[in-house]
Amino acid sequence: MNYQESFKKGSLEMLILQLLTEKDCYGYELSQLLFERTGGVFSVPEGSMYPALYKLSEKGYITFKKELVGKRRERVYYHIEENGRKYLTCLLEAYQVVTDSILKIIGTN
Amino acid sequence: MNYQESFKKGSLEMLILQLLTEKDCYGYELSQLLFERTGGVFSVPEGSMYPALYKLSEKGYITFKKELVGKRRERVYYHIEENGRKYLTCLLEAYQVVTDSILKIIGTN
DNA sequence: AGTCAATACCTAAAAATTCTAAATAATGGT
DNA sequence: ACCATTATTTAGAATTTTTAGGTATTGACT
Repeated sequence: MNYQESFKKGSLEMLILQLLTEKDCYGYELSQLLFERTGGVFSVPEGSMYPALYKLSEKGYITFKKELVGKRRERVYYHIEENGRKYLTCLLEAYQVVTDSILKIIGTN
Repeated sequence: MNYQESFKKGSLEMLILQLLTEKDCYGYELSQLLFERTGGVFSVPEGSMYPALYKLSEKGYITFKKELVGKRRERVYYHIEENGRKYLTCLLEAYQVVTDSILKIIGTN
């Protein structure tokens, strides 16, 4: 099993929102970006990515518009809303608090 | 809701094992230690702590011995085994890898 | 024109972790 | 005697993520 998996839990929303502050992206693209930028550490399967996007969408943090690629194929581009930016700020702060707390236990090494 | 909660997921085992490298502890004590050292950020309820300890125990990473407090009351002291120390080392390394990866996405700020 | 890897999305069900909420009971201070 | 705190246990719910399958299109190569 992979020891890293457990530590990734709970961070997907934050990572998605952060990437969307750079530019509008579609789901497949977000998975690729995460994979590339983390050197393969985060390889988020579609079964994780899409439901996460639907959830952010339902909460109103992101919106989407569909665009055609070629003649029939659709891409769903997601866009972060002001709402989502505020939420992201909260998440980033919370992430700092938690990782700082963990460091207090495990030390710096 | 609490934005911090999601980021704590997956770190409990590591934190428990790290505390047990300092000294043998019982469950209730571990919850208190976590609460105190993190300034209340980690307030792990018993329903989380005890099952986590049982799981580490089943895997052989920790062992326990029961001690009497007063005449009838039992405390279950947990002790980290060599096994568990190796596992902890893996967890600490994996934690570093994941948090480094997250930093690559969200930046240092 | 045909093949096929890569692209792109969707979803149900399972797995895993943690929390909620309850129960039980002993200790120790007032 | 009372009662807050200590201490453990466990069932069931909630949440997140993965597994594992599906559908279908595009574009490069032959």
